[in-house]
Amino acid sequence: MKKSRRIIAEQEKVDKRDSLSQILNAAAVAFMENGFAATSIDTVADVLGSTKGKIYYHFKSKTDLFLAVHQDSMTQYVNAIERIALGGGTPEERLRGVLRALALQIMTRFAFSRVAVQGVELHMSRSTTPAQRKTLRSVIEMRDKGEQIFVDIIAEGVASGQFRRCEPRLIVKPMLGAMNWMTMWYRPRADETDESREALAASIIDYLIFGIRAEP
Amino acid sequence: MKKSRRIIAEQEKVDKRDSLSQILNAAAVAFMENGFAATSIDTVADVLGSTKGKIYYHFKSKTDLFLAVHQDSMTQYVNAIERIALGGGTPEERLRGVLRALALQIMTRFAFSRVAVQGVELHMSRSTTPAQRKTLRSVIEMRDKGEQIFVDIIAEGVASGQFRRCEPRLIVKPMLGAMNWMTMWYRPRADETDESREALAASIIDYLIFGIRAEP
DNA sequence: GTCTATAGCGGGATAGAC
DNA sequence: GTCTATCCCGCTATAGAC
Repeated sequence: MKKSRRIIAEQEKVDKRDSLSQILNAAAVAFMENGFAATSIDTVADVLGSTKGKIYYHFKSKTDLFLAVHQDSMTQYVNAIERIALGGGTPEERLRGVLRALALQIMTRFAFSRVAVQGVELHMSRSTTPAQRKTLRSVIEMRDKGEQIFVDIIAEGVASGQFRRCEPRLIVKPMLGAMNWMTMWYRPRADETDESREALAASIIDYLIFGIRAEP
Repeated sequence: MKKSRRIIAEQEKVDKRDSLSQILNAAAVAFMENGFAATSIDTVADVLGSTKGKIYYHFKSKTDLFLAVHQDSMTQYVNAIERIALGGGTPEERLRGVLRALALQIMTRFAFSRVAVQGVELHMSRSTTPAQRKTLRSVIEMRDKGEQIFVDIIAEGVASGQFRRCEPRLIVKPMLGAMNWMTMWYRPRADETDESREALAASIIDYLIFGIRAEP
């Protein structure tokens, strides 16, 4: 296996006895590299260290496998930021908290995060079964729920005067975009530490809170 | 042709006598919708209103076609921001100018912009000819050149004290990410005007300059 | 449960007509 | 220059062995 692929695959501490988790993880790594359409089930099997027979025993189709990865990614993400949003603190403290959770999610679950970003792009309108469409709808609902968490915190901060007057929905797009764009340029490295990840997250979050202008 | 596709295709005022531009435009629209791997040459031909014979007469392969669209997109973008960066004004004025040019580029050349974003993702390491690799290198160089323009303006503003003390390279990633992420949620609409586009660009740029915190 | 073998087809690319 | 017809490879998905 390629070195970069190994680093990313090893981010997930997968229970070696759980076939399903192993497959999801291998699929995330494979889809991450070349996208849904350009990734063959044989490639996923290669990453997994088996043949595609194993995959088709657990998943009905390539689309189902992709959606399962996508759903797993979104579930963990929304759970993480929801917990923080419901915790205490000022709007700014909570906004920093959810942004930090998103940044760390992207860095420490990189393959899954990239699949989630791809999934937003894919319509998959054609050739989807009703069951697949149902899964896709639930994933989109989770994404919207996650975005709403950010909107609510910002609206609260505007109401309290801590944030400047603005339309929260218009702020959320560039704010989350700046974070999600990490999936384009960031790549996990073997020599990373919790501290280096926190530092990177903090520098981005500071920018997203303060902007670039010097205090007058 | 689908309505949304028609709106986007008509953004480009293509010279009806120029086969090459017509093909590039049709390819951009097709690739925009489903990505490189999932788009067949027959689909591009459909958008073009011809058969794939015409396309293969002008382009050696699907990869060459994609790279031509990508190159066209990046060339226009870099030319646009370079002109503005070399003009006069304070660092903040010029930063606003290049951000505005990027935002308008994404909105008014939407299909090409989405291809450019995809292209960054595609490694295309396998099955590329030396000529293709050369094109890909030149496109990547253009992208880096564009990013450097932003870095330089920010560094200048930091030096002059107009911008807060920061590492320009770390600011540029989220700043451009916020803009490029528009390709994920923005969609051209038939009822748009120059004014509505300027307003949207301005709201994003204000956020990227000021951040979200109220003045203390 | 996982493997091997293969059916079936979509789509890239080409040859040759016009 | 553009179209039609076709070759052929690669990949999804399945059948059947173990």
